[in-house]
Amino acid sequence: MNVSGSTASRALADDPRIGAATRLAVKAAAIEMNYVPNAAARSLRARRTRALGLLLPDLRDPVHGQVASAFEQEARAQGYGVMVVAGERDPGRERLALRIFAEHGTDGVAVVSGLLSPRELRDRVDPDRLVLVWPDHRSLPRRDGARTPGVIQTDDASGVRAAVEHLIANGCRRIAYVEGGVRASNTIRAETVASTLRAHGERFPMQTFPAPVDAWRDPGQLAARIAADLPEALVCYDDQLALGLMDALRQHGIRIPDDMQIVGFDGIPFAAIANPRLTTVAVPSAELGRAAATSLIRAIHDGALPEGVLLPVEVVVRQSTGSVAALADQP
Amino acid sequence: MNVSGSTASRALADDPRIGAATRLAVKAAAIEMNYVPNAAARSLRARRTRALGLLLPDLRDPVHGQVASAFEQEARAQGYGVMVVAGERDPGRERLALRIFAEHGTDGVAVVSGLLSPRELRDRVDPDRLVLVWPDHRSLPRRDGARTPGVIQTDDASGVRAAVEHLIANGCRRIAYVEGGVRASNTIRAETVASTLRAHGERFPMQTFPAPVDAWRDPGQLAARIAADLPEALVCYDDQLALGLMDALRQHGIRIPDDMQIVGFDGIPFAAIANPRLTTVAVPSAELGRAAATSLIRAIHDGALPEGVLLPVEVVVRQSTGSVAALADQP
DNA sequence: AGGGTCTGCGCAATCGGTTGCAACGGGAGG
DNA sequence: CCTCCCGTTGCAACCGATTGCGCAGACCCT
Repeated sequence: MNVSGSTASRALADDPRIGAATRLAVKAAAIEMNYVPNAAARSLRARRTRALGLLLPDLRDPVHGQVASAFEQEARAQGYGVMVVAGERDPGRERLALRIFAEHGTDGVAVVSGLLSPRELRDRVDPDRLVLVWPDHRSLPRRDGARTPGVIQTDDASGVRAAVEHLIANGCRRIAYVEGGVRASNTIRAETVASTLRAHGERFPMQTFPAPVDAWRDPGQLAARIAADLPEALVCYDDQLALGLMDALRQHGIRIPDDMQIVGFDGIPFAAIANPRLTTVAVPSAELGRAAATSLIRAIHDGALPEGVLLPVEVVVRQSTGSVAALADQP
Repeated sequence: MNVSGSTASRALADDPRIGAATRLAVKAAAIEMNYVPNAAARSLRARRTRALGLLLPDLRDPVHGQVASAFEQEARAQGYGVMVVAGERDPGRERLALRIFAEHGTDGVAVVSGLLSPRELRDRVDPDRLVLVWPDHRSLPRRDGARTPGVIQTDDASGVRAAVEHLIANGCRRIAYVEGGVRASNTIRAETVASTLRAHGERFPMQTFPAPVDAWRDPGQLAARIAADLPEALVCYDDQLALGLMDALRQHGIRIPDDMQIVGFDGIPFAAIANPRLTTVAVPSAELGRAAATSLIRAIHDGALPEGVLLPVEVVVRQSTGSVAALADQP
């Protein structure tokens, strides 16, 4: 069976101009000889690669792992491959990542928790094929739940507000916010803690603990400062920090929640099995990744960015903000 | 400045045949016009893409996240992009992943904890451009530390043996192994627990708890069986399972390590800050990813697989296998 | 001044799949 | 019997970067 390249190409693409007999013969031969089309040639002609670029800070981080996992799964389901680059919270590496994507000709790019300004991003990649996932709020034009096209966000403010109000209802007065460090800051969370406390009157002083750069790996120093000050409750930048602090504060003889209540952020799986179990503002991280892939692929097909997405968050109350006695036997 | 395409190409590649003036002019123009070479065209001509395929079970798993992170970092440092696909512990998806890699023309493929047999793998991808990372031992031809070319392993047996001997030294007699489930089994770990106990005589009976498929998400059922039997020590398939069991066993009033000692496997970061802190057989997961990328790239350049790699593991003793009183104030 | 050498650059082919257009063969209608 | 038409298939151009080969011009030597 000898057919020309064009006939083979059309037969494999189910072109109706090709006769059924020829089509079947070509397909059989393709399977027989283990034929795999050359993506480079196809991309060159079609001017698209069916590959997406995913830029995120760190693959080791449970939350970003979730996001990446869901993004890859959704992209794969829609026929796209995913090229992943970790930016490592370094603007230089993020620029390099965008260059890698450009050179590999990805059809679109998703940037998760990026450090580059939207201005710079839009200079380096086609803005109509770029979605921003979980950007720091200060980099966005509008605020307060406004949906910018091509931006996937979570409603952090509502979650933090609810968490703080939960602590107030628990009887806490001196509530402190623990920052995540320079490269992993989120101004909206700190601001929301402050504004919520203000809204409840001057009986609730706000305090902030700035985290040293390596607070995750070694929360000891931070815990010492907190133990010395001894606030009644801690709202932490994220769960990893909260869990690390719980462990470090235990060294100082501080019992949680009896001596101090703690709230985390993200809702990572380990928060649910920590001892005590960690109350947290749970973010739908898988949804975040899925929505990013969906939006990006739609943008590629339509040539324009779809509506922004604002995902709800949920306060999950656990032992770290409740009486241990009351909650001990609760699953 | 008008030059032909060939001159531009050579100028950008620093070809000595191009005059300095022309070279500089071309480079300036390239920057000026924001030129990015088309990867598809380049790949088509060069017959390589400078992209690697990474197939792993799950991006959400902390260990595989570590591996992926290190793999991506090393690959990026050597000028390669990484296309990631999660196989989700499903042979069908693993086959799909290999097809995706083939269609995108990756220069090489790394398979982490894959389910497909080496036979099938070598049928689907060029065996000289394939490295196996952390394969189940039963799928490998030789055993006991033998290094198969293109295979990156860890010395699990030594680590498990040391962990069991540590438990024996702690005075434990009834030591049980908790499996990881069908899709995440590792025969060598169970076998090593058994053989180590046998080596210490009949005073040490071996027991095995098979894990239900969703032991990670809901270890309650498993914990109930363990609580009923009450062995003196548990060697768990991995840290996630161990941490989940610690939490579930607490519900049964079992104190760790006083009533039962626990050892995990992997050395994930949360093992170090759990309460009690988890003793574990720590695996150099970042090394695993780095070695995989290095081996794969060397294979691509040399056209043949480099020596296999056998990485050492380390038993990290923490509170879950020691007296809490003795260790409470130790950082 | 003519032949030879060397430097610097362009022409054209190449990679493999896709696609507009033309061609080819056979059957039906005139 | 000839022509027209339709259903199929092939030809050739194209996508963009790379590269072997050849050519033009400058320069040197005799």
